[in-house]
Order: sequence, then C-alpha cells, then structure tokens
Amino acid sequence: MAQIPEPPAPSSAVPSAAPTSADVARLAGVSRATVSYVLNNSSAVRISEATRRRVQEAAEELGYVPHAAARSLRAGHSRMVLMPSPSVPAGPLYSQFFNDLQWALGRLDYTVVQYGGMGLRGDEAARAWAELRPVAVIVPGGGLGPQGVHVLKRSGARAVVIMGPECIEGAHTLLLDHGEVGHSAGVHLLARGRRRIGVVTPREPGLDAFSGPRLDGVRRAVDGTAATVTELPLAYREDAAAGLAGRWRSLGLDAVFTYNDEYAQLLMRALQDERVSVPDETAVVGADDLMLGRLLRPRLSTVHIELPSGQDLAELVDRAVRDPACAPRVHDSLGARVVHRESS
Amino acid sequence: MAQIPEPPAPSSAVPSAAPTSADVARLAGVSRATVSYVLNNSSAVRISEATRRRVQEAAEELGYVPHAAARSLRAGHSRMVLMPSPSVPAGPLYSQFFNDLQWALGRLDYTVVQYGGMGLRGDEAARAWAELRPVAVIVPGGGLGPQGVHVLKRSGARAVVIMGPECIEGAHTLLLDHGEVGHSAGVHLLARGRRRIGVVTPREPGLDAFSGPRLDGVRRAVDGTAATVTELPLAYREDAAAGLAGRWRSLGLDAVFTYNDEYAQLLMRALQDERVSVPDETAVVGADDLMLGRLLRPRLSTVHIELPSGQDLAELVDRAVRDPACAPRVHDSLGARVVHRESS
DNA sequence: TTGAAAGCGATACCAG
DNA sequence: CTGGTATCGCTTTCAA
Repeated sequence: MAQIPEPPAPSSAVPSAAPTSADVARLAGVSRATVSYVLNNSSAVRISEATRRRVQEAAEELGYVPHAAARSLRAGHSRMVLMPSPSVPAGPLYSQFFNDLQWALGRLDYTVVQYGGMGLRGDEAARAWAELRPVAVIVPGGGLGPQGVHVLKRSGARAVVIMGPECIEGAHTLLLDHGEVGHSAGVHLLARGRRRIGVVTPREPGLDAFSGPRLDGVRRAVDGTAATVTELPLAYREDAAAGLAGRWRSLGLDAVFTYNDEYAQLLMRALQDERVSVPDETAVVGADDLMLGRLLRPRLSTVHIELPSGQDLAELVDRAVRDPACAPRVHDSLGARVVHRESS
Repeated sequence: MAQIPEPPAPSSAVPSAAPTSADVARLAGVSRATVSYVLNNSSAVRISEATRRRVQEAAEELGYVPHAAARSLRAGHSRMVLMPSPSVPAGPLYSQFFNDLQWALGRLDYTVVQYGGMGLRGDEAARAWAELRPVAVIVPGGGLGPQGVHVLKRSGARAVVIMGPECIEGAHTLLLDHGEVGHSAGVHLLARGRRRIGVVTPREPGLDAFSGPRLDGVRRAVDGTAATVTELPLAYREDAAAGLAGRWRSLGLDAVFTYNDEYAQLLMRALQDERVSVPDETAVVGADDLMLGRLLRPRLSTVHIELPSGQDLAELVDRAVRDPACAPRVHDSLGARVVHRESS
C-alpha cells in the first residue's frame, strides 16, 4: 500500500494532520506498542534505553500529542470531573469555591471541566453530560432528578454530587439549605426587637433558586410571632433602589434583610440619600459576608455562609470514585450564622 | 425476538455498563448501522417508519447515551471550544464576558468547555489542551508562545484566539492593552491638575499580569511632565488599607489610581476614616467601572473598559472555524475611557 | 525486549 | 431500504 508523500505544507497554512503514535513508531523504527510503553512509562515492561531514547526523540521531533478521546475510549474511563457551569454569572463566593475545588481536584490528578449546559434543564442536561462519560459530576444548584442521576451513573459516573436544596436518590448531596440563611437573619432581627421586616429579592432572573428559600427562611423565623414579612423585589440598579427608598417611610418597616451584601449596599446607599437612618430607623442585614460589607458605614451586619471547602469536596469525590460501593450520603453543610456589625 | 426482561436492578447499586449502539441494535433487531442512521436523522439514507420507531423505542428503553469520545474519534473533529480557566478567581467583568461568550457559542452549536490547566505554563499547557483536540481555543491572558499556537493548530484547532497584551504568530489576537487603562487615568489626573500620583497595585499574586501594564500606563502618561508616580502595593484587607491610609499624609500624594474599583473602595474608606478628604486632598480613580463605584460617596471616577462582546468573539471564532484560510488578524480592542464622577 | 493483533464505540462506504 | 465492514488512535494481551 504505497503512500504518496504529501508536499510540505506552507509554514503559515493549516499544518498537516496531527501525528499519531503510528507516525512516531515509523520514525523511530519500532512498533506502536513500543511507543505506547515508552510514552506511558509502562512499568509492566522493560524497554532498552536506546529504544526509549529513539522513541522520545521521534515524538519530540514530530510534536506528537496523544489523543485523549482515543485513549479514554480504549481505557473505558477517564479522570474527568464534570461541573456544569451555572446559568447566571457566579458571585465571588462561588468563584472562590470553584477555584479551590479545581485546584484540589487537580492535585488528586483529576481534570476539571466546566461545561456549558446551555439552556437544557435537569434530566435533559444529564444526557448531554453523560455523553462525555465523566468519572464524576458535580452539580451546583438543584434541577436534577433521580432519573438524571441514574443516567449519569449508568454512563459510568462513579460519583454524582449535588449541591442543592434537596437530596436526590443515588447522589451524594451537599445540602445547601438557603432557608437557613434567611432564618438566621430573621431570628437575629427579631432578637434585636424588630417587628416589621422587609426582604429584598432580586428582580434579576436566575437568582430565584436562592432568593426564594432565603425569603421563606425569614417567614419561618417570624412564624408564630407578631412580626410581619414584606417582600421587596428590587432590580440591581441605582434608580430602582432610589425608587424603593423614596417610598420607604410609607412602607413602615423597621428592618430589612437583603438577598446579599451587594443588594444591601445598593439599598443602604439609597436609604442614606433619603436620610433614612441605619440602623436607628431601619436595620439592614445582608448575606454572604463579602468584603464590601465591612467597608460600608455603618458596617453591614450580614449572614456568613460556611461553604464546604474545595478541599473537602475534592476528597469526597475522590473517595466516592475509588470506592463506588460507598453509599451516597447526605452532608448537611452550609453553616449560616449572623455576623453582627453596626447596621442592625 | 422475545426479550427476557431483566430483573429490576437494585436501585442503589452501581448500574450495569452503559448500553452501546450495539445493544440498541440487538434489542431493536437491526444492525448498528441502522441505529446510527436513525439516531442521527441521517438524510443520506431512507429508513422505514416502522424500523425507525423500533430503534427509537429500544434506545429509549435502554437509556442509550452516545459516547462523545467514540464519535469524535471517528469523525476526526469535534465542536468543542476550549477555554482554559484563569488561575485567579475572575472578577465580575470577566465572569460576565465569559457568560455571554458561552451563551453566544452555544447558539452557534459549539460546546464550550472551561478547562483547568492547573499550574502548567504556556507551551506546556498547550500540549495538555491539544490532547482534547478542540476545534478552537480561546486563551485569556498571555503566556502562550508561537510554539504553543503551532501545537494547537497541528492538533486540529482551526482557530486559536488569544486575549492578551501581545500578538502571537498564527493566532487571532484580541489585543487587550491594559497599559491604556493606566494611561487614561494618568492623563485624566494630570488634566485635573494633579502632580504627585500614587498607583495602588494588588499584593495578591496572579494579578501582576494586569496591574503591571496598568502601572506602566500611568508612567507613560506622566512621562515628560513634572509629575511623579509612586507605586503603592496593597493587600486586599482592611488592616492593610488602614496602614496605608495612616501614613498617607507623609507620602505627600495628591492623587491615586487604584488597580480597580474594589481596591479604590477599600482605600477610599480607609482614607475617609483618617479624615483625608476626597477629592480635595487626594483624588481617587478606580478602574473597571463596577456598580459599586457609583454607590460610593463621593461617587468614584473610574476607567471604563470596553471589552469585545461575547457575541462578537463568538462570531470571530465561528468565522475562523468555517474558513481556516482566513488569516489570523489582530483586533485592537479594549477601549479604555475615563468616567469622571466626583472622586477626582 | 519487541511486534502483531484484538478491540473500545460510532460512522460511512459499498454491497446486497 | 438494510447489513457487513473498515476505520479513527490508542492500549494491552499474547507470542515470538
């Protein structure tokens, strides 16, 4: 099967096809098997130093890069940990967590891949993720049913970790009960003697998954007391905040819990521009304990959220991967506690 | 073809291996080829309605999920756009951009994958990325040489887009010259009559790639004038800011440009706690035009950065993929302009 | 110590 | 209209 050599490609044009291990083998004058042994440092077999060097030089010269898909197809598994990216731009809290996690999993020799699920919902998305045959999947936020988990496991995922409000059959769950966040805030405000509590919820779409439970948490806290809860939808814009602040006194509230510290900053600024005094007239409590809260005057009281560390989650994933028999557990995480500063 | 129903699998056990197209074919009583035709809606071939339904039902029943690696191995290409994730937690500006981009590429039927390169540098990393055989690679930040670009192209990447300070042979480049950011700020401060300019640079590692050029930009702006530039390293912590503010008057500065709005907020707060008046005694200019700047009092002057839209970049990628002959171009982007508010 | 060859799962060509 | 079959690039067992 004589092969006509291709003409040398012009240097700036599209380079000829990527070299395969067969090309390396040919150049080194050995078989593909030998190439594989050398390049993977296979300990099951001893290769002479001379051959080893010839292969390595050939690989270097051709700029050989192994084909991950072919490899994992053959191996029947990969070390890819898949993490669908959230559909809304993540906050600083999440970014930090994700970075830690990525680093920690990297140290354990996993490859973290953040995948744009794009519009697919729940069990639909699970199918798309399963096509990649990841060894583990970490799903931030809910929306994945037992069906989806099953699909993933069937397709080879040895661990499915859900970070969300409810635990799902078959999956490890990091129970992130955002209700606790609102609840803490509510309890705190009640204890400070506040009775008419406003709750700012973002008008921005996609945040409902968090803001809903946080609101409910406040409701739960005041349940059975004489206090009231008023929902205050607010877009993250100056004019919207000014509007809300403008009719603030007519609302007759003596406290407000905002979705997070950023909304608190927005509202507090608008209230101050309206000469509504904080905390005397209205107490303000934010959430997420961002740095900016410490920089406000008065300093912002906030609900600190203790996420599991990236390190911890990485270890959980690794354990589950190595021992798939290990029963999916529910981990009650997300400690929420109020950091009392000056605004309440 | 009577099929003995499998006993219901124990719900919590590891499911049996993922079904392949061969399993579907067997259950439907057809060949694997037919399965492939049906499931891909192949128009090159006509399949009877009856067969079509049988195949689809079989696939449904088995919970068949195609194997992406096998598919792209066979096809010789994928529609994966790879984007190495930055090594430092990204700011809000970048998050927003990335989300747009992901969405826009999704609409063009690409799959965006953010990949944790983890510690590998430059051309080393390129090899790791090339293993995935992506159809395009978008690299935020520099650090990739012509070699790396070549490796990627050889391995099948039809487009390599670099978002960084210098243009690289063979790659499309979005020239993000952060020097312009500092330059605008410097020019602005000079025009406002300031002569002794401090520049806050983050002590946090990993931000040097941005803060260095921004600092140099200010230097360039004052070059040939009587004005001076003083670098002020600052960690993003309250105590560090208080320390800097404490010795502020001894520095004898009449203006400061901070790395970004967040550092500006941190410093401004500390200055105000020290009764240093802004802008009378010291003008403050931030960068990135974040919402928080508008909420400070005095309102923060800042350098607004016009990133290319995710939409635009997605179209650039798509064009380059469809027509690889299209010469790599350098796109001068990142318009930087000062938004003058009250702090300067 | 090295080589030949059998697949991994999906697709597309060419016969029937 | 449908079924064999070669093939993508790589790993690994078995023979030489």
